[in-house]
Amino acid sequence: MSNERPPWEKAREEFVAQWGSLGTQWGINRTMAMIHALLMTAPQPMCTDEVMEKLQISRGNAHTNLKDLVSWNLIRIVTKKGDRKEYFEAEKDVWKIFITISKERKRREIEPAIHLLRDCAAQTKDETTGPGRDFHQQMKDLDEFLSFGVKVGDTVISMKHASALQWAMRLLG
Amino acid sequence: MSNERPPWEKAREEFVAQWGSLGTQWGINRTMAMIHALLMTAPQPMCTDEVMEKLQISRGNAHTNLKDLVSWNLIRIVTKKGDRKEYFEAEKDVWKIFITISKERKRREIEPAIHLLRDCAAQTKDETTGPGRDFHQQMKDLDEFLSFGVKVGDTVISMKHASALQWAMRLLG
DNA sequence: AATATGTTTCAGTAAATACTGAAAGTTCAG
DNA sequence: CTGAACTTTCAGTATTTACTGAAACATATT
Repeated sequence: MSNERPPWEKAREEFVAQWGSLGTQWGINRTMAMIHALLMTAPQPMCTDEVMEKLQISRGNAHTNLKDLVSWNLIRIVTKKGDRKEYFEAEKDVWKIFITISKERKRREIEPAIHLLRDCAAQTKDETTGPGRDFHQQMKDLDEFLSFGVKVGDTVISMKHASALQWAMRLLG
Repeated sequence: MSNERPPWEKAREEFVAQWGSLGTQWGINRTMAMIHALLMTAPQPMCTDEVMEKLQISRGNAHTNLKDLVSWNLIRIVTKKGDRKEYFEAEKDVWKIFITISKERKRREIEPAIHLLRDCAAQTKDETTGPGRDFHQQMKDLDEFLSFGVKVGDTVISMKHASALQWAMRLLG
């Protein structure tokens, strides 16, 4: 059989492994990052068994992380006619990936923080002097900054890639 | 003694505790996030023993995380004349905090990723057909996107707060 | 209904990360 | 040089997080 492994797969393996390490620095778990890297560079959608095989991980681990990636909207389930298996396919368009991650991070990380800041600001709104007032002000400043950032972010992610690019170019220009 | 605990400290404690939890979601460790929250809301610089006392943590733990925060440039060491102890003070200006975090994240997270992408692209530059070519293109797309993002980011963080605000306002229209 | 083909769950275990506390190191004052 | 005041390190331990593999569950096929 003529199954010499194509040379680009060496680079792909490095990419998958290293992307996994980078992921941990970020706070994403290594396996999840590796699966994402694997699917982003997959010519075809892959099923659970293929992922297990490629990354040498257990079924449970593969399953959990695939489902987590689906919940992050970074990959989607596709089916083939006449085949009961689920196949997984990653979004490959960088702009779409960026928008997806931005939305999820906003929802999971920024919005809870804003809630906390507003709560703490509300609890101290009557402090009018000294450290109490400073604390209140600090909470308001942080809230305002994050909220403004969310607004800007929302505007950017509602733009088409081309418009965003044009806008950014003007800034650099 | 008239040492009733001021009411704003209740809110502060909630802030510190919750900021710690939010930190873990992010990938920062809980103690580090808590110390940062504590110092951001401290009326005065605090020494190691005060941090240990407030958060009920060991000396080693306090020490390690304080030094990590210093290495992130999120807090700085200050000394009082006639006192050999080191005191720690957090940057409180939100814009400066934002710039500091952006720079560190760029250095620790984005730049290594760009390196990896360039390496993988270089390894496959001769692939001109099929999946090998697609892989090469994917690496280039990701590199280009991140590099462009870094450029935009660099421009923004080199701006004064007021200019950045003005620029963002124009975007929001 | 029985079997085949998948997916999901989860108790147990492994691995990674964070924390403690005490000892060693450093610097300064007398 | 000696002791006091403070900082740093690190071996041992605790906690958290991730992973395995097998059993339970679900659904389609005969």
